Amino acid sequence: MTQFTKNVIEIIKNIPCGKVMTYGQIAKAAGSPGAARQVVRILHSMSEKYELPWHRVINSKGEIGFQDEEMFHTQKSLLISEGVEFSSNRAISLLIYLWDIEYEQS
DNA sequence: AACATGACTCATA
DNA sequence: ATATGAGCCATGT
Repeated sequence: MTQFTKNVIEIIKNIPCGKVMTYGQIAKAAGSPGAARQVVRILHSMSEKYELPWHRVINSKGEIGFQDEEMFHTQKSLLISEGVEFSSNRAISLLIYLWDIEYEQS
């Protein structure tokens, strides 16, 4: 397990309930700016094994990245149940993903 | 045109 | 089978 992967997993695990983070923010916070694709890959392949709150990770536009409708609905339901508001069908309210500001200071 | 972002996809270890 | 790094490519700024 590389340090980057550990960081990514750690970061995702620490996203508080009701907040979300983007791929790019996670990659940057994990020490590899621009490695958003690796974050995607980690999420895609290891979220179950490491019990990651995958639903709290979104793309840089503040939207759910899934193309698959069923997964999309699953994620949306999970977020709503955590109190995350949506400003449109796919997009998450900007109020919620301010979390990176707190994170970058620590 | 140049750059950023990808729930990709493949080849390796 | 699992984890990692990297490349291709579409889309949007």
